[in-house]
Amino acid sequence: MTAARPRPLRADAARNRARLLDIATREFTTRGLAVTTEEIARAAGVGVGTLFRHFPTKEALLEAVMVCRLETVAARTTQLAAESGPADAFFDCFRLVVDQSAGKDEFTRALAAAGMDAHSALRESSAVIKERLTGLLAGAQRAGAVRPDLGLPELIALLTGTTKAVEQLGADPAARERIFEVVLDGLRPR
Amino acid sequence: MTAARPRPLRADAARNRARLLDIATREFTTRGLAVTTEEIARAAGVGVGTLFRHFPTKEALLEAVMVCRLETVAARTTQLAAESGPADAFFDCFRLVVDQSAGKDEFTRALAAAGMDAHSALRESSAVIKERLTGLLAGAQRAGAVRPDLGLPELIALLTGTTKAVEQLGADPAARERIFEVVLDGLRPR
Amino acid sequence: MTAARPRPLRADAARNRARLLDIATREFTTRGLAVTTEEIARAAGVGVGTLFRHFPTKEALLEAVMVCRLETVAARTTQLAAESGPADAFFDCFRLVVDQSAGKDEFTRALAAAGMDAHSALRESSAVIKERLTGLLAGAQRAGAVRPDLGLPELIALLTGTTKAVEQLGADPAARERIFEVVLDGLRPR
Amino acid sequence: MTAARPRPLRADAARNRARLLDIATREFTTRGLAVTTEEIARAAGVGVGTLFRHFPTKEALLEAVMVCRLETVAARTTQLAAESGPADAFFDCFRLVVDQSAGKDEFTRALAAAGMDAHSALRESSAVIKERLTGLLAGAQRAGAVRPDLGLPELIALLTGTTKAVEQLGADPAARERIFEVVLDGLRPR
DNA sequence: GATGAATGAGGTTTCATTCAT
DNA sequence: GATGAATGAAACCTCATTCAT
Repeated sequence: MTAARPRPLRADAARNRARLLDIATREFTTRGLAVTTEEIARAAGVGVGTLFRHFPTKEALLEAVMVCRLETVAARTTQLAAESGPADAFFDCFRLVVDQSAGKDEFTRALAAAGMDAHSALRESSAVIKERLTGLLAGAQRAGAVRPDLGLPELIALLTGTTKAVEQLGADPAARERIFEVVLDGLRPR
Repeated sequence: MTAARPRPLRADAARNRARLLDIATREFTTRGLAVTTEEIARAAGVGVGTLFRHFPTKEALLEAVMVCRLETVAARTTQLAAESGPADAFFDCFRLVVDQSAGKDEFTRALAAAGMDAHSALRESSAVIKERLTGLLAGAQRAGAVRPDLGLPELIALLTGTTKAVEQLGADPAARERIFEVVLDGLRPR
Repeated sequence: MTAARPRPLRADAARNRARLLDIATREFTTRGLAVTTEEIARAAGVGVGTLFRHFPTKEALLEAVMVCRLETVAARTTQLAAESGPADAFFDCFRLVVDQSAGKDEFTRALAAAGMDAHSALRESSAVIKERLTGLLAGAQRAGAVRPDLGLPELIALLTGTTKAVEQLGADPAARERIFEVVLDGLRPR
Repeated sequence: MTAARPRPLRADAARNRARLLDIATREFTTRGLAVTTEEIARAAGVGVGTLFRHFPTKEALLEAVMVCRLETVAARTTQLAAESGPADAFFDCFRLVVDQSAGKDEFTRALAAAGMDAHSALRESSAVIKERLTGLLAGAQRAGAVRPDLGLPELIALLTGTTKAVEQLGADPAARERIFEVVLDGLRPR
């Protein structure tokens, strides 16, 4: 009658799960949602059956990938906030979120189509990030590094938009850098 | 002097084609590339066969949708370029493209496709837009209104990204204006 | 209440019908049953609608093609029987039938699959041919030009088999001639 | 020294593969190439997916059927060639091939394909048969038992044609024997 | 637990046939 | 009568998911 608690996995099972998550992240982001479960399993060096034992659904795998990425971002965000001054922390965090968000757009739509606005696990992780972003934004604004009239919604929209811009630009690092310069410059007070 | 017209096309056939293009635009836009041809046909009130008579492939339909959009933007862009001074023309055009694209997620893909290599039919339409944008960008840069190191690919990426940002923000006009301020500000030389 | 009697067609309609039959014969024999009705119509220079006005069904068209060919064979057979001596008439007829039978195999199966052993119109034409063959065979045997133990069924089987052999040989006329030599030689009394 | 074995294949999978090949042979043979993959799968008692797992394409299935047949004939041909003198070996082999093929219309297509250019997998099997037949034919011609002007293509065509003739004749053994007499007689030098 | 063969609903595309123009 | 656009059943093939080994 206790709440479902994930059993501690056997060592090899845990290794498989981690590996699947890793490979799935790579495949989803580089090749889109069209990758088949079979391909992901093969790339991870396991059978499809194993994939489905760990993630009951392709959608569940996708969700796990997103949660994992959000958690990483959340952790690094927290870390960044602690390590640098308010301005640097904010701008570094902006870049970090953009870099970690490739493909998120498509993923979100897929999850939405599957029926929920956002799964509970996703909610939790993104709530942490939002909280962190709120703090960083306020700090940077107090430090005079960011225009004071900008709210969290606009910040998130700008993060999403910048991600989109960077995504479609492809692999030219100089051009990519110029995108960041434009947006980060625009964020500063006039 | 008239454009090459592949065939005269009967009145009802033309109506069906237009309707299919309309519906396909809406469906692709709101539900992504996963919509089935059957659904598009049903929504347009025709049989699948009719869809495939007009567009021999699902991909061809998508392409037609994108071309159609690009042509609209191309026309309005040309108009704007003729009406104002270089700086105003550039900034007005930036807003125009974003406004025309807002609420139409899939259109950003079209813009994205215009930035990458694309199908031959797309080439033509996107070439017109690129030409126009190139001219506007160069004019604005000559006038000292835009940072000189910005290239066309970055401009397109920023248009796409800003569209995305505005789109996700919803209906708050003040917040929306702040997004524009950030990006347009960032575009100015430091 | 009179039996259905094909009305005399208007001049252009008759021309269309004849042309369709011609083209269909060529297309079916050179490209198999997979040719589409659309292609046949286009090759004949008419719309599909016209094809279906003349032949209510693809199968009906196929049947008409076969009847037409059988009638030609029947006519030429009759002619041959009247013009030459018994031996020549028989051997010439053998070649004639083989030459006119390309693709018949596949056609017959298609008609069979469509539900009848052989349509009445086909029955009639092939009955005429059989009758003619019976006469020619008997004549040639009386003249000592063909082994006397051969019956009509074997003759027909040999015609079918030789057709098959010639068909698969392709376009080498010398090899084709050798096939005929083998079979016709084998038909002579030892 | 064992032949290249692509994969060991589980017991039940092998059974399914064999069963599919069997059923497909029967269906193609009796009903032509028009049978649907769905029907073949149903007749074999498996889902379509299974069919396509074993044979990635309908065409691949047909090819496998033909290869299978050709291999059987190749084996028996080799055996016969080793057992008798040149003339007997040749004529026995002719009868053997025809007997093995009788009642199996689609097999004649395989032989036909062997005479024409075919897919790579077919090449191998048909190469063995061709080699064997070439040897038998040359031997019989050297021994003066077969007309010297006959080439391999004509021989194959005659095998195909004789198969067809015998097949269409039905079950009268005397008539069948007469077909053989005609063809084999015709093969002897004049 | 792991594997990969089996499943079958569902997707794209073709084509014989109908019917408005 | 002629035309060709429209129709939709049906074909081939894919892939998320299940289950025997």
